[in-house]
Amino acid sequence: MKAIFIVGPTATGKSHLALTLAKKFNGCIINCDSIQFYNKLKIGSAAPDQAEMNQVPHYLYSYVNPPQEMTAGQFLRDFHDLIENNKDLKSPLIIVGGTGFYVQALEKGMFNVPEINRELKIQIEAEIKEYGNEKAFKELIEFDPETKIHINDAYRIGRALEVKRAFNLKMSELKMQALLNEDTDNKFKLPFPFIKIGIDLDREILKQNIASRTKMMLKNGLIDEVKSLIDEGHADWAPLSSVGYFEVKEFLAGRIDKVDLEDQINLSTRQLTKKQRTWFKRDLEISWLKSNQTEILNFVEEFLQES
RNA sequence: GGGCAGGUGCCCGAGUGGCUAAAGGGGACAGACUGUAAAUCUGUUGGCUUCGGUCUUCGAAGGUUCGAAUCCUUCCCUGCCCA
Repeated sequence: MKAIFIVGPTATGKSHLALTLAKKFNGCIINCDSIQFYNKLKIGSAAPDQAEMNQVPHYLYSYVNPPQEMTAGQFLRDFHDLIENNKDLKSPLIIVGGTGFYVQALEKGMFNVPEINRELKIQIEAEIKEYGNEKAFKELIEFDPETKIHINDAYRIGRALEVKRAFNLKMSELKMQALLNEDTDNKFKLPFPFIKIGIDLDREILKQNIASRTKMMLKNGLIDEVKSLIDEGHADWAPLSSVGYFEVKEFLAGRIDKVDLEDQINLSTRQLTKKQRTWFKRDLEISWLKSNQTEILNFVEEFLQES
């Protein structure tokens, strides 16, 4: 078994490339996009359509339903379950997605943190909300003076406090343990050879792609997709605060004018691609290839021929 | 032609004599990131600098003042109202 990661900013044609490669090399496609997991978020996440899914086996797409929320850890478990138990999986696995954190999880594994009970999470969240970051941060910094978490980063402070209160462990300790004792998390690392291909476009072209993609999403019923989720009572579902969905929610709540909706989505999408670049830029093992078909095909072919 | 409001850095916008290279927001750029990650958070954002400074900047030109984005004069432009 071999794997090919296809990563990079959104709207660069990664999914299309994945399809081409999977057909050409008789492989299958695995999702590594944090929104395309969700069953009811197809339009706004630009998930592959049925026609595309029929051409090549696609895994880990559209399988999570509200109010269930995905986590990197759960995704990693789902992925391992898939590669260990699904005998139909065909090599190469083409792993596509723009979510750097999830790509990292599949590739390098995650140090294991046992499940933290819901009450504690809710309680900490409420405490931070009520007493502010400072109090929570104080608790954190006294426990873990080395922490690099910023006082304003309420989400990370909360998570670190969960781990502290539940297990009396520091995030930095866990990280260090994982680094020193490779065995503990080795089992989650991707257990076969792989390459990472990065796809990016000139910013001006990408801007145009984003614009036409947004237009298409709106035309295809993005607003209705959101509306029906809200009608079903999922307005607070976390993934609805992602790019596109958030703006539509704002529009439905009357906080964005219809005329501004499209521009807002375009803007947020561009800002997303910026962050995706920042993430992937630091991974020096990614081979950045222009969407030049032959170049990519040769590169992949060479990799697949290595024993 | 008359009245009123206004012209501020990439944009919006605060400032109405010194503490102002000028609040705040947006955008842009750069960055962090192990269970929300399309989330969350951080830094920078006039030029030069030996980092102590220094030069240019708030529609334009003049003027008052030790000192002006802030006061005065004229001019140009924008919006609304009256002719």
